Amino acid sequence: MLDIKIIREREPDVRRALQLRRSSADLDSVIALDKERRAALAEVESLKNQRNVTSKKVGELKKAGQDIQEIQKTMREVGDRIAEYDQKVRELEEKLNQALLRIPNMPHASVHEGSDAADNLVVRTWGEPKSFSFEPRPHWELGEKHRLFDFERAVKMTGAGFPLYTGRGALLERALVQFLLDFHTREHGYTEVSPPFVVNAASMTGTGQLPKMAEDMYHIPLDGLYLIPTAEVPVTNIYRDEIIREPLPIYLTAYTPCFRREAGAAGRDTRGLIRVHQFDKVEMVKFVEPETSYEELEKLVKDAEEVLQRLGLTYRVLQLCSGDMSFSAAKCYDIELWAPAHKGWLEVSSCSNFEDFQARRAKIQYRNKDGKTAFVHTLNGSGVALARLVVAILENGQQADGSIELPEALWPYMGGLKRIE
RNA sequence: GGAGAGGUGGCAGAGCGGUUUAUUGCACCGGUCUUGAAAACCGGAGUGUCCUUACGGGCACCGGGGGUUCGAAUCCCUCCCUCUCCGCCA
Repeated sequence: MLDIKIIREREPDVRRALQLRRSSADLDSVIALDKERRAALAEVESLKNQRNVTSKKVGELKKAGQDIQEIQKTMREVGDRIAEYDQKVRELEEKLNQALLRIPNMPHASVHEGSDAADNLVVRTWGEPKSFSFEPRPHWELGEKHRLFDFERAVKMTGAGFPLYTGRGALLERALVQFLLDFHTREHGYTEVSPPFVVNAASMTGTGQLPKMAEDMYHIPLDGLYLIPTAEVPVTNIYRDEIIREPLPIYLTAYTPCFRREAGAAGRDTRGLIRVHQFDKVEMVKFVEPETSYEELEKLVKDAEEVLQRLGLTYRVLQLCSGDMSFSAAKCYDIELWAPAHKGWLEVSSCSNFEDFQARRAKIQYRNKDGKTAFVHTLNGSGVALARLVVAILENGQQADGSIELPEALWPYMGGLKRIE
């Protein structure tokens, strides 16, 4: 969330940021509630001061054997007024907090203005869309031919959008996870973690999924838990409510499945693996000092890109415009893979700098050079998302005879298998 | 799931209704001493929030929430978590 002080002191900047984001968030309420809250707070605190001072005196008078009945009576009334005002402050605080949690982050100065995905900029492209001497077949046909997954039976056991990988398909999935984790830990200096796949509401609020995205998540009301939509949630929350002791930056990487209800996307890309309710992902998360966070963002994108280079896949990097960025991000790049049969680009990574937006929500601090506590900057990026990565590998690797050539980097992870035929 | 014990500042560990602005030790920072360091001694130090141009001051914080009281770390209720034992189990 934004610092209420920034909203107080730089209201025009915040309004401009909301406008850039095409956000209709209610800033007026925030400002009004803040004013009311401070007025009530001043009132109740002066009453409490009176109580503290008097109570101390009561102790002394009592010890001296003096009559304190009259004072007690007065102070009982003061106590009632305190209770009244305390209640009022609590209510205002709660309302303010709820309103504040719905104000999105401010875009960084380097983010260009735009309304939606159509305004995103292609920053660079690596490789070229592959040309085929035959009509490339879509990944679901290739998968069916080689029995890499079984969507029909998955529907029977769970429902649409929950893939069942079989045989070499399952092996490919596992190989990719291991390849990605090895790559980031060995070559990019990340430390591997393996977190819980369900988290509580406080964690979801800390990273910004709640309250806004509640309908997009799988919820277990009996235990008050949520299935994670990304490893970003548990991994970022590792340091929630802490002053980090170890030196920054901290680089973490994690494999987790990701669960998404895709509530607003019913009917889109329903075929195959392109939009599913459960997919695997290897995520990268960074905790850094504020001064370095934009350098770190560039490095993060490169880390994700290198994976795709090693796999020999064609991709492009987009810089998102102000209106297309996620709620918590100050700046964001997407990476998209070319899928020949899909005849389009598939998003497999999103790399964001949240600055102190998540850290403030989740209270993740460190000690700066002056020894003062300050909020860290958090970043994360997919490194990368599977399912769509599998789509690209299958569609790009297919040969005229229907076999599929696998990227060389995967051979050791596939038990030496170089080609699916 | 059953029974018991316990959650206090970076750590250890007192306090169980009113000079507690939370005792003390370790760790930390500054100073004295020393060629330098250690030891010793002296001093300092938490987090958040509100008021103030500033100096400074107020309020809150002893797992979370609520209650009793003029006054709660301390008493009561409730929830969460940790540990020990028993049961069940991959």
